[in-house]
Amino acid sequence: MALDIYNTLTRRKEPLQPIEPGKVRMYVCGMTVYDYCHLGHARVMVAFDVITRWLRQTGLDVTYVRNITDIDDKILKRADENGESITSLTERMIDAMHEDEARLGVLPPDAEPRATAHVDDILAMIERLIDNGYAYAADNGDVYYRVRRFADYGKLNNRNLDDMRAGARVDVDAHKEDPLDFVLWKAAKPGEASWSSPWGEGRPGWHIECSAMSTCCLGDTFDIHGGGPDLTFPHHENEIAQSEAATGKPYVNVWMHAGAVRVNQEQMSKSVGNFFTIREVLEAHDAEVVRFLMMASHYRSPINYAADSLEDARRSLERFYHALDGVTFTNGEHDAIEVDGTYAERFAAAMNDDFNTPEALAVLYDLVREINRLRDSDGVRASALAVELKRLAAVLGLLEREPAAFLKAGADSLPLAAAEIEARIEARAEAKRQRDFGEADRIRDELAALGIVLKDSRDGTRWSFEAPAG
RNA sequence: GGCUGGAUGGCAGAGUGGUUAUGCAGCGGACUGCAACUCCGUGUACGCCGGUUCGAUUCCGACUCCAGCCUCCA
Repeated sequence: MALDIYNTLTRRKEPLQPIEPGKVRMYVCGMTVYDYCHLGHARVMVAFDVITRWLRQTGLDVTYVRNITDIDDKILKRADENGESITSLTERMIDAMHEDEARLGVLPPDAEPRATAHVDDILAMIERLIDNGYAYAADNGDVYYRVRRFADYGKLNNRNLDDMRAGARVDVDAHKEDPLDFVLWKAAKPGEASWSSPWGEGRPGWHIECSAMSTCCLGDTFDIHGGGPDLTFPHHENEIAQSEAATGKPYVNVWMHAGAVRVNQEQMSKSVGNFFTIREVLEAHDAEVVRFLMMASHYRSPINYAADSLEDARRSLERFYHALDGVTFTNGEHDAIEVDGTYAERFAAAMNDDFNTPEALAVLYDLVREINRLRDSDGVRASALAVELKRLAAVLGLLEREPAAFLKAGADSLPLAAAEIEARIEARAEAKRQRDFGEADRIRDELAALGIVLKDSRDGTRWSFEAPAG
């Protein structure tokens, strides 16, 4: 079954054709570590996590590289404001990022190259560009890329240089030959962090590090390059210009871009200042719910961040876990039960169609209904279906906890211990046996006021915790 | 102004040249002491105007509106 991926470069879906059969080399632009990650970063991390998981699921050997930008103007500025060293700031933010992604169930990439560890590679690439005539050192110590020299410039974004010039919002810099030329190497001001280079003390420009690190880790040409929606221009366009001019080979076969996260229909971004950090969202919401929310839309579609959508996602997950909670997993007897293969087939077809997670989730909902339908009449078969549900959901990084861990999450903050809750439930059962329904309802209401929701079933009463709305 | 996307039922969100997406909410029913959970049934929605077609929400063109990029941003 072919795996189709939407390629930003060609603006259509194409079957994935790995350069080396059976292997996929993928690079994703990661974080500039001067602040905590926000939901936009989360979207990219989760999207490419699912992409990686699915590629591996289909048997491909994936090498996933996601860089860390740990030297940059914003980092210098923030470190200065904080009165801390650059490495103190970047190490703190890198640790925080790793914490955030772990909580979201994002598996670590295979390599996380840092710009500061690849300055030699960056310098080598700049020298090559100068030798090839694609770059020049200016008299202020900066080195610039000569955009007009690269005939394909604009191919990723379908732009031509003259239109862009007409757009006119480009800074005029007397040191540049052309206003659209961009910096490869930035001369350091006195006292700034810097590295020595043939053009004097300085630091890498933003775009060159990704060209250097991706080439270094994955080769001159690799399969997939991904990133956030706002990186197509200029960042990725410039990467293509740098790498292809330096190596003389095609840089990347497939370009993938995640959709934006919006707030009130406006893109969430650091420059607008309307962003939510992952950690602040996770203070109020379960991490798996946030992950589910991202899965409920296609990775290229914009998603609107709102309290309501998180609440919807929470309810959906609750339904999933509730289905799993109702079945017993008895020592493997369900293994003998054959599960209708169409679930897995439909799931695979959805994922092979440009990682269509909403469609894949629809298959999981079908499994849930079937489990609930059979739970009382054919527990063994329901168990087998539940195993299938867990297996498929695991590819999305979902439903990997014990149902109770999700359904009762947060209950430990209650003034009531679990044993006391069970005692109240038993008291209610006794009242019901006495047909004292007033007392039974009183107990139920009392627990409900705390957020404890009772669910009666043939074989007893289960409960789950829902933090009172607010 | 240039370049990308998008406009689907009350909401969220897939998809398709003619046949049920899915979830939530609503309505009817089953279950229940009553509920919750769950199950069954129920909604012909595809921005607007033309065109192609036996037939278009799905293809083509114009239009309107929305978002993004063109400046650091995932």
